[in-house]
Amino acid sequence: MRFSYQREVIKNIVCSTKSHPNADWVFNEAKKKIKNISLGTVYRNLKILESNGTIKSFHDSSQVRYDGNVEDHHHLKCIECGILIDTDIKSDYDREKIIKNYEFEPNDIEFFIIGKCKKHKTQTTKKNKEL
Amino acid sequence: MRFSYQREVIKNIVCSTKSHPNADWVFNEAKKKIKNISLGTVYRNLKILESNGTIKSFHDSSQVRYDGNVEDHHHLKCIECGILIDTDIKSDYDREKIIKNYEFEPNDIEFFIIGKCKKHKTQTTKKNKEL
DNA sequence: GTATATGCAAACAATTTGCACGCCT
DNA sequence: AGGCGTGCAAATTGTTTGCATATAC
Repeated sequence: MRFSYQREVIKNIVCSTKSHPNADWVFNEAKKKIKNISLGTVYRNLKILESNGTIKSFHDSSQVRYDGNVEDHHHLKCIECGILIDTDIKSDYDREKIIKNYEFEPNDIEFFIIGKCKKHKTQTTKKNKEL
Repeated sequence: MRFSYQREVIKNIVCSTKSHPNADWVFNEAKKKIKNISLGTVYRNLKILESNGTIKSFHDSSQVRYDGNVEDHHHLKCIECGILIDTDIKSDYDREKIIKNYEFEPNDIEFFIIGKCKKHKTQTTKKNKEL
């Protein structure tokens, strides 16, 4: 694989944010460093970096989102604002049961906890308690 | 909500398959019953049925897939063929920790076990053992 | 020098939407 | 009768790709 400054910039952008950006956001950030970078280049390099194992991706609300954190971790997703929050929560499942009952070879898991974030959760303030 | 034959047909299609179909598949099935049904109608009704709670949806490889099984259940996803298999596997996570550490109000979870299905998993036949 | 990576724009795929008409209630 | 639901087609959005040029090695 040949060196490319564009790819280097894209990698640094994805790996230095926890915002789980989509290609367009990465493109806009990249333009700040490389004025004439093209969206196609961003898409191409995100794919390369993913197949590299440098970054990860997942589908969310009709877009692909990228994650520079390739450590095993899961996400909280707010149904109100869509924010994705990294967690160190571990999830347990019965691996042996899957192998045995479904003849399936598990490699990885994708785990999202859907709900409401700090800002959007139902408040349990005095005000509500009074209701 | 007014009755609509189209919606009825669409609901029955989604609720009587375990294939986790996308809109286009549903559209093609629906055409067998209603020759001139339109794709827009299918999309509109899938959304309505989802907001109803009649069906569920999730994003998978740049498409929305629908699931007539609204019971709490999780999926195995084969990286080779993309098949999605329903399971009754329960996953455990520390709900209290999420509420406390992240001030998050969890409602639902989305859980996919990624790996290789029966057909595509690494074989452990005599042949391989001999290698 | 050669082949890979890029910029650009056109092509694609999935989904949404505006509008006039039809059908439930 | 009134308004929600439909069919149709055009519009949008996210992503991919072909091609000529630029650049890493």
